Amino acid sequence: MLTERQRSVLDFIQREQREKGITPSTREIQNHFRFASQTSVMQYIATLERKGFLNRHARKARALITPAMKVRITDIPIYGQIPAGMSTLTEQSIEGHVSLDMRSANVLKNRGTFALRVRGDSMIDAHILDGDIVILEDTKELHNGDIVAALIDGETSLKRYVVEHGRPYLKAENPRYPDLVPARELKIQGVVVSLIRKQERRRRQ
Amino acid sequence: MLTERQRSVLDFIQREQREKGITPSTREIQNHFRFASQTSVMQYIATLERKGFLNRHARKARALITPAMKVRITDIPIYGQIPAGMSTLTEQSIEGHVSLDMRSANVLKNRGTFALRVRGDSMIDAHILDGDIVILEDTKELHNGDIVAALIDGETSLKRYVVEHGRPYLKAENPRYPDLVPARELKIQGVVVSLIRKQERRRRQ
DNA sequence: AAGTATTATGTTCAAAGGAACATAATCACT
DNA sequence: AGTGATTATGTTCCTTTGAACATAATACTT
Repeated sequence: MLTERQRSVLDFIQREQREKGITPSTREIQNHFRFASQTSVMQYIATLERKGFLNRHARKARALITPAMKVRITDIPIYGQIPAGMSTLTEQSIEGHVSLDMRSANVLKNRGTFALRVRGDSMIDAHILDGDIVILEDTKELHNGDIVAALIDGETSLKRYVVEHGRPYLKAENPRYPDLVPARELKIQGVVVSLIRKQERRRRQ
Repeated sequence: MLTERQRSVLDFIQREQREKGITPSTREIQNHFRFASQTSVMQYIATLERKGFLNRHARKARALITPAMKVRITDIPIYGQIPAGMSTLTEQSIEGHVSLDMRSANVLKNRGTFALRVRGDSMIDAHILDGDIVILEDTKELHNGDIVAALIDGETSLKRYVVEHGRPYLKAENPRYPDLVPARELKIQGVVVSLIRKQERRRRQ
């Protein structure tokens, strides 16, 4: 699809975007490849655009857009512990951020998405482990079987939301943990939509 | 830290970066806020830079860098099936991409990182499920207990790499699957460093 | 009332940067 | 030998864009 030279120009553009944060100008590309003429760059850009590897805003400076930038990345805050209330998602309690594309994060909207670091093994039978990052959405729609973050005794806890005989309760996915049956005044903070795990690797053994 | 007006300027810059793919020029910012003078924008930018909310390349066009862009996002290709050989990671077999920040992805380098969609439940006891995306690194260092993608009978398969009595073998994390004992000529394609799961949610019940 | 940060205007300048045109060498393929 | 795509040069033009300077109205604090 692309010639070797065309590929290297595209690579350079993307590398600069990643490393410097800005798109190179045509003259910067020219200098990097030691072209005697800037027109060479214009031709490469035109070709890359024609072949669909590049988009651009005509007549604007540094306005090349590569597919890598097109994916909508969302920035999800990770909370150590969500303070009671949930309306007060203060910046203070943010432990970090995950940035990933919306499709992989399984989120649709930008608002009301947050993440928690899982503590303990109460959801181990749902294959959610201690240390996992779960991404949650603050949604109204709650379905039977959803895994939710709920506020119980002032602490945020991950449980499965189950409706049986018309009555909802919160179920831990570990036989060693009790269910929370009369789930009155449920403070559901969010529904788990996806999960990120850093795989442990033992060094030397 | 920031005044309301300063915040809204920063928000506008970041929103444009996300939605259009390019940083707005000072005059574009000016028009958006209906400033009669472009100098107002220059003052906001200077303030935002002084307060550390913005970086910029002086005297370059559209060269504002916001913290949101600073996180190193890596673009990881997802392969449906890795073709035998591994040296031929052709674009054809790419099923999609995951984009996430390198820290969350648990990767250090940019090269030799790829992802696979997990098929089957042979790793269920390691809490890796059918449909999960596993991110792998093509590394030389292989430790006892690592979960690896290996080429077995022309198919890529996820197994745990175990060394017992000095002999390595590949172990499935599901009693219903056999271990692959005499692991001679092991074609290890990569080591699992992280995992992304889209949580299933049943609609209506 | 004085001092200072913030927000705003009006104007001018020079550099940065995209675009176009004519021309030509090289290579692959027929 | 002829055709076309790719790669390359040299030059010119003009818009875009960042930067600077002088000035001033608010707003907040002391």
